[in-house]
Amino acid sequence: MLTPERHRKIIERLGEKQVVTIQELVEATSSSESTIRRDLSQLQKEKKLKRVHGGASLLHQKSEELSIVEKSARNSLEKERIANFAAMIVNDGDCIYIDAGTTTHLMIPHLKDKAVTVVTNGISHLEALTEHQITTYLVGGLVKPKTKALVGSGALNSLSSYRFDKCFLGINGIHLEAGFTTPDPEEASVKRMALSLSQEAFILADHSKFNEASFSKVADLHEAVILTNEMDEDAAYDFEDKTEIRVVTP
Amino acid sequence: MLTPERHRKIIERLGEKQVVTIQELVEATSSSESTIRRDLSQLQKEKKLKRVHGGASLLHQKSEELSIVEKSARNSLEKERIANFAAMIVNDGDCIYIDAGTTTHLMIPHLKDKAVTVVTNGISHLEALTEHQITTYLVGGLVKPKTKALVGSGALNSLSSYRFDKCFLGINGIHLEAGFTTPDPEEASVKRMALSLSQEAFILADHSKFNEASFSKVADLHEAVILTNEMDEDAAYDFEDKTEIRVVTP
DNA sequence: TTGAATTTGAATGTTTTTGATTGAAAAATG
DNA sequence: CATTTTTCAATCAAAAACATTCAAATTCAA
Repeated sequence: MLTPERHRKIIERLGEKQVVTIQELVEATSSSESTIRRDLSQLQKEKKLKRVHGGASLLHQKSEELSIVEKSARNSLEKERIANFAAMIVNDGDCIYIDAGTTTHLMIPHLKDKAVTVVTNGISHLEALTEHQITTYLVGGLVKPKTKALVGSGALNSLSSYRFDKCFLGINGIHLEAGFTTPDPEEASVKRMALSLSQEAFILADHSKFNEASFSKVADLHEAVILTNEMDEDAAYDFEDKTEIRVVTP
Repeated sequence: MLTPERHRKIIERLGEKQVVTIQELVEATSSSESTIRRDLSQLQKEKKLKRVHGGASLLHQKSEELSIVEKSARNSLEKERIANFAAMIVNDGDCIYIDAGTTTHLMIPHLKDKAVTVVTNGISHLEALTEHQITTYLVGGLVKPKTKALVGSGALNSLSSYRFDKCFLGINGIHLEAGFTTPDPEEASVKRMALSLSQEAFILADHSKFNEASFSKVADLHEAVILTNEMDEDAAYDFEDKTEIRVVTP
């Protein structure tokens, strides 16, 4: 019996019974104890199982992983407030663009009862959007595996055939000289395009984003309205005549 | 026995059994051990299988956990066979289109070790694709909540900027006069467009699809190759000169 | 038909896998 | 706690599978 076939049988048995003895496997595969031992060692190295005295057992069942959305939103009531605030700006019948990202994701449940049409480049938003029966268009493009965002020329192309009443963008840095910035140039292009297609543009940003700048510029400060939830006096004064800032009132 | 015929037999056996021994193949093809070894080496280079000591195994040994989608289609071993067969047609470096749908979804794990670029309109495919580190482009368009497929003019537009070596489509009906048909006109348009952008087009269809017709025509029979796993004599005869049919198991 | 190119199968020596054996380590038993 | 039994890792020789080479057979093109 060939090695992969034995390995497959071992894993299979484990799947059914949670634990197997070496003796059992010796019979099932009609090979020697030594061979089975070697198999188990190898499979253990591949993280397919755990060896135990006399046999092998399943690895500790994978702990249910929270979605990125739930994870990051959990410790940030702040973001939830901003998202809710942003959703209130949306009118019945609006066609809006929602950027990929965690903060913008939180807007979705609040759009429930508005007859909006949403365009997005965030794949992670889809489940929530369809669940709330929101008419959704996805832009095309290259899938960025890490952030599940759509980027690249395909996305820009796709976007160019839409026009928005409003767009809602996440951002990494808001800086007096640098403007709105984000680390990935590909994502920046998409944001920039969405912004240029919108009548009104909104940036969702918690206080940590102010006076920060990262690699790629999305737009100048005056091109979008900032939605935030906290703002110290001095900072507000600096930004005052450069851009419009709307602060969530608690 | 000619080389391509041997190769076909080897792939075929693998599709059935996950793993084959060299001895087995020597008998089945009545050629020498050396020849079979050479065949296996070549097929391995083409990423059609993996050599193991004593024989060969499928690239994707399915000891790993099945996703929900894969699970739900599991009772249909038939579909799995067809999907595996389809995946073997894909060469290293190909740019392919994978249609939304459950049968086509099952192809994904088998593409694991080929350097393919995938374009798809199936949102449900994304997780599996990114998990297997496959470069993926999503077409844009309206999200069909039920099937999680992307359709509409956005999808057609998006698609039009790509060209494919091969495309793999699911279908609802294969009929002598009606050709390839599917219930939703929107999805039919997308399939048609993908087909027209491909050098070669493949339809994945189990036997239940033959001699059925539904509402929207995708293409004429001669425009694509049918991959199926079962074919009764009479039916095969009818279709013979209208289209090419490749059957998984004889 | 001839000659070159390819494919094939046998022969070679090498590498990998295998199962038995060993004494050490770990569990089970009294 | 000591003893017995089981399981373990390490070692080794035999067997199986391997890559490589080469000559014969086949295919292809001129």
